Formats: sequence, C-alpha cells, structure tokens
Amino acid sequence: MTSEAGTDREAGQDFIRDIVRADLESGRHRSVVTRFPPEPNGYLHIGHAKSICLNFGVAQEFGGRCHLRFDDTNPTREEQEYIDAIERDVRWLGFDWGSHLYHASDYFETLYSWAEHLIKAGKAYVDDQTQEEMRASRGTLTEPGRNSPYRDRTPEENLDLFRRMRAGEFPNGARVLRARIDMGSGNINLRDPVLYRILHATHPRTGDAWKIYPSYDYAHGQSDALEHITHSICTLEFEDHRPLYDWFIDNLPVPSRPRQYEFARLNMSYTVLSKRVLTELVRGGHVSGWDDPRMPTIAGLRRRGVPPEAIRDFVKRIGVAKANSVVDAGLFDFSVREVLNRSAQRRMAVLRPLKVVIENYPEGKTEELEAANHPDDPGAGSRRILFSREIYVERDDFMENAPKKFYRLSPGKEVRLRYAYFVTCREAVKNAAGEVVELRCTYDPATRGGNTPPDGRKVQATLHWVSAADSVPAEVRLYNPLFARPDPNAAEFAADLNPNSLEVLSDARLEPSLAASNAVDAVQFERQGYFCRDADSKPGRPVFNRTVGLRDTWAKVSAGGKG
RNA sequence: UGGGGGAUAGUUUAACGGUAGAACAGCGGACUCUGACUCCGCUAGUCAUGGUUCGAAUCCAUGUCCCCCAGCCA
Repeated sequence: MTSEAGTDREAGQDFIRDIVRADLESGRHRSVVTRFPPEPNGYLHIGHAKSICLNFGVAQEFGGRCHLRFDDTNPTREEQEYIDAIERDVRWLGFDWGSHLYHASDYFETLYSWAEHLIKAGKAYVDDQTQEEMRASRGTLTEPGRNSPYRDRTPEENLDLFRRMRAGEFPNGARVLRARIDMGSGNINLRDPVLYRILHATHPRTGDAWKIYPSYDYAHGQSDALEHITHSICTLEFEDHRPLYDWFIDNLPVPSRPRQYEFARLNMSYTVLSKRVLTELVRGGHVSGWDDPRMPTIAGLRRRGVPPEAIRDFVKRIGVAKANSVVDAGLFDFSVREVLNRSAQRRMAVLRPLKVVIENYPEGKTEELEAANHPDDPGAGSRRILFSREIYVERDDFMENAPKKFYRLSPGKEVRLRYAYFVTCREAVKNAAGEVVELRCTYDPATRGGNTPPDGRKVQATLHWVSAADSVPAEVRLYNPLFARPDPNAAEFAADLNPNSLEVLSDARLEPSLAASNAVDAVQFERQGYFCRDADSKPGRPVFNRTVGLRDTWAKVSAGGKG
C-alpha cells in the first residue's frame, strides 16, 4: 500500500470526518453512506475532484459506501456525453461506486407521489402566477414576501391541476407546484419554493415520459433518503437550503433521515472553476475542447499527463473546512511533481535545439552509451543512447557573455554532457545577423560515460543533449495558466485570458527511445520538466505535452538579476 | 432594515480550556552526472477590544471585515 505522499493525517482530521466518526461511535449510524451527485451538464473539474475524494474517501475510510448519482432534474441542460464523461472521470480518479449508480430520474415516480402526498396534506399548491409575479411577490432580502392569490386552493383542486400538469395539458411556465411554507421567512428558500415546473423537454433517460420535472430542492434530499444516504455532503452555498431539506424530510414518508453538511468549494489561483465559464471557453473556441490540456477539467488534466494519484494527493493536502479560500496553484504543481518524480522515467530531449560540433571527435563515428532510466530507481533499468560528432543542446544552455553564476556553456567553459563526455566550448559560430547558430567544442576522451576524470577536475553543470543524426523531430507543447491574473474575474473571463497559455515548440528533438508510440507515457525530460505523449501524435511525429515544469533555481537567480 | 455562514504564518490547514503544530511558498546550508530530487536549518500566525479563568485560538460580550441567498438552475 503506497501512502499518498507526505500527508498521512489520521482519518478524522477534518470536521466532516469528525462528524462521521462521532455518528458511528454513538451508534447514530451503523455504517456511513455518502454520494457524489453531479448534474450532467458539463465536464468534471478539479473542484469536483475535491468533492469526489471527500465523499468516496470518507466512505472508504469508514468502511461504508459511496453512490454515484446523477442529479438529472433539468433536461434542458443535460446531455448523454456529459454522463459518459463523468463516469469515465470518476473511475479514472480511482473510485468505484460498485452497483450503486443512480439517477434522480430513477425516483421521478416516487417523487411525484410524494408531491401528491404534500398536496393532500395541504402543504403544497399549484400556483398560476407568472414568473414575474412570483418574483415580485417573493419579497426581497430585507422585506417579506406576499402570499400568492392561489395559495389557498383546496387539495382537490390542486390535485386536479397537478395531475393535468403531469398530463401535459399546460405549456411551459403556465403553472408550478409550490410548497406551502412561509412567505414571511427570513430564509428565502422557505418562501414557498417551487417543487415542480412544466418542461416539455426530452430527458436523456426518461425521454418524453414527463412534462413536469422536480426542482433540485425537492429532488435532492428525497433521493438521499431513498438511497439511505447518511451524510449528504455539499458545498457552502447550500447552507441555507438545509432548513428546506429538513422540511421535506419531516413532511414526507421517507425511508431514512439523511443530514446535509456543507464545506467550502475549491478555488485556485489563475484558475476559473465556473462551469459556465468552462462551457464558454469550449463553445467560444478559446480552447480545443473539454480535454484541452490547459483546462482544469479532469479530462484536461489527464490529457496533460497528470496522474490521478497526484490529484488525490493534492485534495488531501488542501483539507476540508468551511472558510472560503483560494489555494495556490503551485501546491497542485507540487503534488504532480511529487508523484511524477517517483514514477516518470528520465529521457533526454532538446526543446530548442542549438547544434554543437565536436571538432576532435572522429567524423562518421557513432558510439553507444548507457543511460539510467531513473537514477533513484535501479529497477527502472537503463537504455542505450547514441553519441556522435554533431549533437544538439538546449539553446538556453549557452550564453556568449555569461554572468558569473551561469554554470553552463560559454566560450572556454567545460561542462558535462550527461552520460557522455566533458566538452569545452571553443567558439560560437554566428550568422549574418549575428545570431549564434552553432557551437564548436572539443571533448575529452578520458571522460567517457561522463564520469569525473582521474585528475579529479569537476564541472559545474551537466547538460542534456541528443545526437543530431540519431534524434527524432517532435512537437512539444508548453502550457501556462489560461488566465493572466491570479484571481480572474469570472464575469469578464475573456479579458483575463492569457495570450501565452500555449507555446508550441515545433523543432524539438527527442532521443530515439521516445519515437515508438508505445513508449512510456509519463517521462521527465532531464532538466525540462515532466511530459506526456499527446493524442495528436502521429507515427514518426510525436507530440508531447508538458505536464509540469521542474523547479528552476537558475531561472529564479537570473530573473532576480543576481547572476 | 432580513436570513445563513466564516475569520489561525504569504497560502492551505491542525490544535475542541492546558507548550499554537504541519504542508506549500520563501530564505540559508549539505549532497548531486538533472541549478532537479533528497537531507538539514531558518523566517513567519490566532481580525479587534473588553470580560470569565490559575490558564483562552478555544467560553462570553461588543465591534470590524469577508462570503452566500431575492431561478420555474444545481
């Protein structure tokens, strides 16, 4: 059992787990049952991952179970594509609902009969007011509402009207069924909330069977009760729906009494987790799709090469509380590196090539050298790499006028080529425009394999490289935050988009071991970060996504001008 | 002039009347065939003001600031 990186907090370290543990210990519940209840109107994102890990995690830790339930009460927004994507993403995250896959729509008939129960008890009525009239009579945040003129209809009349609503006799919006609670309540959710609305729409599961659909408030708690959910965990904005949730449970012949608990949803810097905005990013063509590697969706993260374990580790690190907060995106990167550093094999790849000619290396000669696949894990084995007179190094690894702290190549400076030889830069060849286009170097045959020579002389830098003739061309895509500001304004997201969120490097060169399409999918390009093969790869033309960069202290030094 | 929540290092969290602890970030050092990783050390916090108490982040009072709610969305 591999523990997930560093944070082995005891189960029960957040308030939700405290509640569950207490309920189990007191005998209030014999076992815990939770649920993850997405509406299939979009793809899941990292914010949902928090809820998924919480619900499934609590169930796992306390020996209970967690249901996957689609909250499909609004057919005008929901699609089968989303249902499929959600199931795939939850599974990919590593969770299993077993046989407990449910839909709010599974309960439409029961919910309907319970609505008649409320009507018969005088606790629900059909309202003919227009939407505008209802809004006007609901009052405001500070003023109470007024009773609807239809509020005192008899149960018989209400029943007749409600049945005709179901039968499809009325157009959309003509009437609604409302609970009869208290138009004067300070809690607006208690001012006679809508239970059913008329919607002539085709539902992904029930088709055209229904002309009326239950609201979230009416469906959710009753679905929980029907599934014997013990702890219904949702986000903070539902806090003041709880009295209504309880009202239904108190007034309906439900088979169990679930309770709702709320926690703060995830916010992350440089990230928008609004489903509305994510949908607009896709529809507006700002990204290539829901699985664009820049998207905070589970599908996007997967395509970017983020392992599910890293997402779970991240969620564990951020904790669960009721205070609104914004998590630094760097913490997510840390979790990704943490996992990938252990699992990703190392390879050499030059992203922005600069040709190097080794003048004293025989022309036409090629030799094989051995490179470890993972220096910290001998079990990962090794591979052969080819060395020759002409190689590529990273353009950034040469500076003509290097500051003191720059350890890499510059005229007269000796460095190590990883797994190969020590080389010394003799000359930089420039084109007419004065740009460096080639380096002339010499190598020391005594340093074969890259080992420190017998005279004990050391170099300050070890560079990655590929053989010019024996490397394969590739495209590498670097991703930066989609938003330019740490705290983008979801309302005006378009203005906050980062124009440099995608950098395409089309001249990259990879070592040949990466050419095969079945090569490792998570790989660290030495000194460049972690990458994964993209679905856009074609035979002979691999495409790699950068999952996350490495920490780069040189970048920090040079940016700070301390070089 | 309503109702519901929340405030602990830069960030996210723990401590549930008894030494304010961790992780990330930052800084410094060791190590290094990745300026990575790893290891070691350092910096840094209870929203405010009163009160109760031997003792308060925790209990009480007052205040301040932040978030959510007026969909036939969820």
